[in-house]
Amino acid sequence: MTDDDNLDSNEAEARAVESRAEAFIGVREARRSEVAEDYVELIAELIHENGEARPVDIATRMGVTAPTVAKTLGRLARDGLITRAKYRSVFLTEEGRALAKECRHRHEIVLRFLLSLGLDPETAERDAEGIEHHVSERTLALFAAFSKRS
Amino acid sequence: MTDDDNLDSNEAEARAVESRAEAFIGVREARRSEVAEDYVELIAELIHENGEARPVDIATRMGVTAPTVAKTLGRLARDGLITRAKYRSVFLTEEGRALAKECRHRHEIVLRFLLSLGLDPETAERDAEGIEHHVSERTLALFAAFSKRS
DNA sequence: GCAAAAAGTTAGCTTCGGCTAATAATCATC
DNA sequence: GATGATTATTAGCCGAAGCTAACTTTTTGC
Ligand SMILES: [Mn+2]
Ligand SMILES: [Mn+2]
Ligand SMILES: [Mn+2]
Ligand SMILES: [Mn+2]
Repeated sequence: MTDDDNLDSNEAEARAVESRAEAFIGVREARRSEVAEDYVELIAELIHENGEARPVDIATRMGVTAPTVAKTLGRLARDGLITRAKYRSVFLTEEGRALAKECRHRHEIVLRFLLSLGLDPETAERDAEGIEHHVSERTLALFAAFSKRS
Repeated sequence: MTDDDNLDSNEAEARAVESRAEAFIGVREARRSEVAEDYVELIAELIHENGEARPVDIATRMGVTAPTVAKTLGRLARDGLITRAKYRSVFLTEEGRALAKECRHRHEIVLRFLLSLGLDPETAERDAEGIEHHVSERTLALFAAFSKRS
């Protein structure tokens, strides 16, 4: 093996390592918005179904305690996704509504895809709730196309 | 609407809420092992390819700093997945090897599935890295069957 | 309209997983 | 074998996201 070969294979290896690191960095990035996405999606749904989104309902549906909801809502408000007044229910901002719509869209595509693969509804719902945060636009498009075709 | 109807629909609603909460609880549960899974999978790979797993290599491949790796390795050791000696490279325990094997298996099935759907390799690798932690056994089986068939 | 229940908030604790800065150990090279 | 570079560790900071306990506000039912 010549020196040139060594250089080349080192560079190729370096690129592979770099690209892998970027994948992990991307996944960590996605992880950071998971909770916010689930909350706004749920809040939009509660508003649609009940006319309002109350912390107590968010808590039971998310399976967490009320103080956890309160703290998370604080972050969502700080990030401009919701507005709220003390002891009152929660509203989505324009930005929050946009995110909620996008999330609901993604959620439905992933869910329909899993169902069309033949998965039972319970498991499909469970898996979709986790997977939805980690599908790229491209993957989403392929999922949608597959469900439509089948 | 009779009282009985009300009772029934309330109970049905309660079950739906309960089941949704369980989905979220399950996803949070899965989230708690994501980092450990990625680390043991990578450690196994490094040992296989280089004969040893050194923190510096873990750090570059994970895209994090060395102190982050050190702290995470501390947790993995505490949880019985690895053994290590100060300033030396890392070894998997029996349990760690078992987990690594399972993770590699899952990773490959998810990756092959995405590729067989027609996704480009770069995006497939990226998405697989996130999705792998959120596929149930059932979904995994469906993914594997689909890749094989196509 | 008051009392009790329900809902919401606040304070304070924990773990995880990231970071920087500083220090310590190991390794490579001469 | 000294020394400079690389690698590893430690200390300490931060924010996210969970919890319990205690308190306040609102709602409900009589
Ligand atoms: Mn979700
Ligand atoms: Mn969702
Ligand atoms: Mn992964
Ligand atoms: Mn993986």
